[in-house]
Amino acid sequence: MSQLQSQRMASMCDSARSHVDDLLVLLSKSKMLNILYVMNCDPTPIRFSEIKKRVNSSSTTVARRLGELEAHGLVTRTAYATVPATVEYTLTEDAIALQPSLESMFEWVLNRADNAL
Amino acid sequence: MSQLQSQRMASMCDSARSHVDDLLVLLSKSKMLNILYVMNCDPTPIRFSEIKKRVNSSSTTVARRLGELEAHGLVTRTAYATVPATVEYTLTEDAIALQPSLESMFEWVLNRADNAL
DNA sequence: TTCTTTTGTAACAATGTTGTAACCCGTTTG
DNA sequence: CAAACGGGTTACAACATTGTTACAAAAGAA
Repeated sequence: MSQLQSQRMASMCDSARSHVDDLLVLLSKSKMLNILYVMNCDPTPIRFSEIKKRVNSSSTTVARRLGELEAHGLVTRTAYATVPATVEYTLTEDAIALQPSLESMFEWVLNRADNAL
Repeated sequence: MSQLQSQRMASMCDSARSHVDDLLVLLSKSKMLNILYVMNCDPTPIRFSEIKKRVNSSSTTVARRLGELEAHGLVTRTAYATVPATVEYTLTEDAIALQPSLESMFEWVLNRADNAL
């Protein structure tokens, strides 16, 4: 974090601080990082059921997380009028801007997991 | 994430997967990213009360988080026999390896917060 | 006609997490 | 003697989150 960023942080007004907190709270929700991880791994559109399978949690939770991500403009939801329904999720450009950070974070996690074996 | 990393992920054994999950769960706990943030901003040892003040939460929670970070080898706790007590926390080398990822993540967060104003 | 599929939502009980208030240590100050 | 400091811990009540179950919709297959 640059000196400037730190100072900006220190002097931030309440509304900006709350936006920062919102985002940190969002990213800290259960399975959120897992979802971003699977969407990062393969940036092509991914279906609801595939996400659910890979992060291994209930559809309630997956739906909630995806809804929150969409509300924050981090994923795009595209529904196709097939039978049965098909819905695809994609990371937005804003979320893709976060990709490098997440990637290196996940590599750190993987390395630590390796060393812990 | 490299092709190799993805494949490694996909073929990971259960124990490695659980270690990864442990770390993601750890990082997702409330105020955890906030604590890492304040410790990242200024890498010199920081006192309990200072962390508590800056992340704005109860001593119960701060103590729990710091305990979890210490248990995972991400922070070092140093107590001095002063009166009243003085305790300092420092990021370990392992945690410092995570620093660049967190920094760029926080910059992304700050930029988004700016744009949301 | 009934079953099956995907993608959810609603209600609810179980579980997990948080903050609050009280209290601990040990030494110095009033 | 009593209060006060920093750095916690404990108990507990309040609150938040999770998974489970039931349900829906639409159309094609059995």
